[in-house]
Amino acid sequence: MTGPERREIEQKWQQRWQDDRIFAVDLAKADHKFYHLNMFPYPSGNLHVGHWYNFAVSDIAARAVRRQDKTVFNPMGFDAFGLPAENAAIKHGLDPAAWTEQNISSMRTQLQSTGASFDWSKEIATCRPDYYRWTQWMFLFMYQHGLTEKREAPVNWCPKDQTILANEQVVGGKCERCGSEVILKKLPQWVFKITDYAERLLKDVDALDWPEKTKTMQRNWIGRSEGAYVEFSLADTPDTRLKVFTTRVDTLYGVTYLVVAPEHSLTPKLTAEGHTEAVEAYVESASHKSELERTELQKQKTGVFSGSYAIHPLTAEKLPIWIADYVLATVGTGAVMGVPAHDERDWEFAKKHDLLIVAVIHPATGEVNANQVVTEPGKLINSAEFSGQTSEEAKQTIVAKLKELGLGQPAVTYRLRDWVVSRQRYWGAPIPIVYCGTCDTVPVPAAELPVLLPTDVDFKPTGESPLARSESFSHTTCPRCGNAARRETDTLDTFVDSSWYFFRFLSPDNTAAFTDQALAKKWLPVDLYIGGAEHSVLHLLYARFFTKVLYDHDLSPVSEPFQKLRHQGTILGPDNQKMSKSKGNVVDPDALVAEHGADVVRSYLAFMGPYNQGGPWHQGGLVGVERFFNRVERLVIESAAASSEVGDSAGRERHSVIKKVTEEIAELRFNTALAALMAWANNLEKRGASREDQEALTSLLNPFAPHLTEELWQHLGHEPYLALAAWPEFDNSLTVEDRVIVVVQINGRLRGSFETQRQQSEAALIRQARQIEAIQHYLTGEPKKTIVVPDKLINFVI
RNA sequence: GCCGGGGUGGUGAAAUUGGUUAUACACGAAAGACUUAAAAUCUUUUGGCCGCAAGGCCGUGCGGGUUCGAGUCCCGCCCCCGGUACCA
Repeated sequence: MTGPERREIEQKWQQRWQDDRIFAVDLAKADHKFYHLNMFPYPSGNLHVGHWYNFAVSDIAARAVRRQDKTVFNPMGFDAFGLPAENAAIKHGLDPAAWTEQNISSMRTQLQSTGASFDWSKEIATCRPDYYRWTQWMFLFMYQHGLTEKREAPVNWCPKDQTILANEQVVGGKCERCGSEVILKKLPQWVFKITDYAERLLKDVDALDWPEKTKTMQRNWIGRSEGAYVEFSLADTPDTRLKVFTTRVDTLYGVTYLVVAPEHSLTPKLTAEGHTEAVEAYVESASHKSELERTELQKQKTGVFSGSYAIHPLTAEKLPIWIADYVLATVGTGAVMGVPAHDERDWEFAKKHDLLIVAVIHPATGEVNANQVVTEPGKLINSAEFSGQTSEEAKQTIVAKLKELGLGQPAVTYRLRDWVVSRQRYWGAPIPIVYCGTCDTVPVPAAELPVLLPTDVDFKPTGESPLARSESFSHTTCPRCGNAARRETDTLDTFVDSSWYFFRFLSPDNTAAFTDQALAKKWLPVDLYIGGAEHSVLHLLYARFFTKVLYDHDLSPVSEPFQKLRHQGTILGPDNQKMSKSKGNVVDPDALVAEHGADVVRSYLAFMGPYNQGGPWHQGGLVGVERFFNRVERLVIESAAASSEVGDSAGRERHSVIKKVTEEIAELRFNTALAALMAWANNLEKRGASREDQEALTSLLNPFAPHLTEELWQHLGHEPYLALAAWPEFDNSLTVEDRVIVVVQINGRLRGSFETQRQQSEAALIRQARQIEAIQHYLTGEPKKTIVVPDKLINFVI
């Protein structure tokens, strides 16, 4: 078949699948559910090869499972809020809604052209009012349960996008979207208190069937650390206490100074007379530095003395308090105790600023050395009654003592920070809050949702939300007292939209609730979730958080949304770079499909290499797949089937191929599954295919080449659809050859081999091996040792 | 720096728990068949070196080691990719 011929039959079958709605699932009736989900795409308007890799290749797994006595729900939708639409609006004066819907409709067509077996009857798009109504409802739900609040917070500010980014959205100190250097700024923002769930988000990672790598990343991101809070009274105002967090309370006697972050709320109070100017200048300069600059680049530890002192809780010594930006306000308590002898950062800081260094730990290995920082634990010295204890013991005993004095307690902190969800952007779900002069902050009643996005909006980014400039939107009445009031004009981070969409797919038209509870109970969790590794932290963590919150209030049947997760790799341009328009290395799948057909393109992508690996696009091997399909066609159509099995081993080969392909697809190892089919087809071509062979070959190839195989299936005299026909079965006892080749080694070197019946005794195998002439030549006496691997090899050591 | 993952032919890549002769399956290349010709298809060859051949030697980033046996395990090193960032 030529490419255009393929296109013709592909369009025919796609039309039939669509007309007969064969992939639409009646969720209420279905048995043996299998929720197959791809991370839904942003509707950029153009499908590139990477999309094909995600959606068309993972469809192979969905199609195989569907035929294995499962009802597969494989929905598709669009993560449709976000910056590109707004940028298009700013640049070209387009309406973001219309622009997005147009992209959706062209992407839908393109996605259908892949032959992927999506259930389009459940399509969602997060930018539609019937969806974001429930995103807003989620916000209110969080509000109701005390999991959201407006908080003045130092936030990452992207000067180019004029918006705030969550800490997690800052990549290497730069804006994840545009790459601009991010600066710190203090603004009132709505946050979700994801840190309330830190412990559970951490603990529940263990039981997930996810790549170990991804689980490790989640754990590291949450970053639990165990230690203690220690409180230091100020020398001048003993009522005021400075609280620090430390994981090394065993080094408490080595504290020679304290450091607070420049943004710490006590900084002004701590600044003593005569130091104001220096401190203010320092705080000012620190605000211009990004977190990255402060924490990473800086080898030189800058800082300024505040002029005030704190009292050591156990020795009552006076400790100077410094302001330094290597301490971050958002981490721990925003203040640390300086133990230069036993912490590298403190050591550097103390050396630079001539602060006292007191060693209090004798390292387990080596000697106390005044010129060296010792970070490993050991035995305490110079620590009053605690001297002689190990670090481990002292961590307990010192905290106990502090607790007794009311100056400390054990504590656990997390690296995870609360999730700032406010965005000063137009194209997102408006935050459903009203500010009233009398009633203060009032949530919009759920019945009044959605709070619709206005259309009379000036999009230009000024740092203020575009919605603030819409009179019709910002002016409203208070839902509580009816007086004139003002709406919140920020919109929600798009990660909020995608944190609950897998619930919505189950009942996208539901107007009574965000999802149908009976269906949720039946269909969740997602059985297989497939998406890029770049979402290892953010999206997956947020979705888990949402699911847990809903679970806690009986609105989710599960506390984890994604039972099994797998990543697909990234397809790079031929130049081994990420595909992008500016680099001109984007591979256009439409042209490939026009020339070779969808079956060839999706199968070639599957054949390229391990699915989780991705790699640069090379077109070279594409023709190999095309040739293979032509060979299959010949095997099924042109050559008459051998009337019966050609022999016992032919049947065995078929059974073992069925087994292999079935197992490989289940593990998403599409490349080796296809290789097994190719190798088998090569053999069939030589020996002739039986009717059973032809059917099995067609059937097994179906997930890869769904169109071609429907055609062949029909040719074999079956009714459509192969897409719904039972998956071929195999008899495990027939998947192994009854004869094996056993190799014979002398000292690990291959010297001969013989074919024999499998599963023989060691003695029988050795006897046969010794009959080989070449072996007799080497093996004159008794071997020193004989190793026998049943059915495989014999090694005589002489 | 740290944490993950990886380094196998000209190319994409195979190889249960260490167990055959590493390199399956493809691509590319070379030669041949068919053809007026081309395309398509088919056949053969294709890790390197030496050799007319038989055959031999070397070979999974580099150097050691364990083992009867190592692509697979251990130690040290080099390089590439992803994540992360002074976390107290």
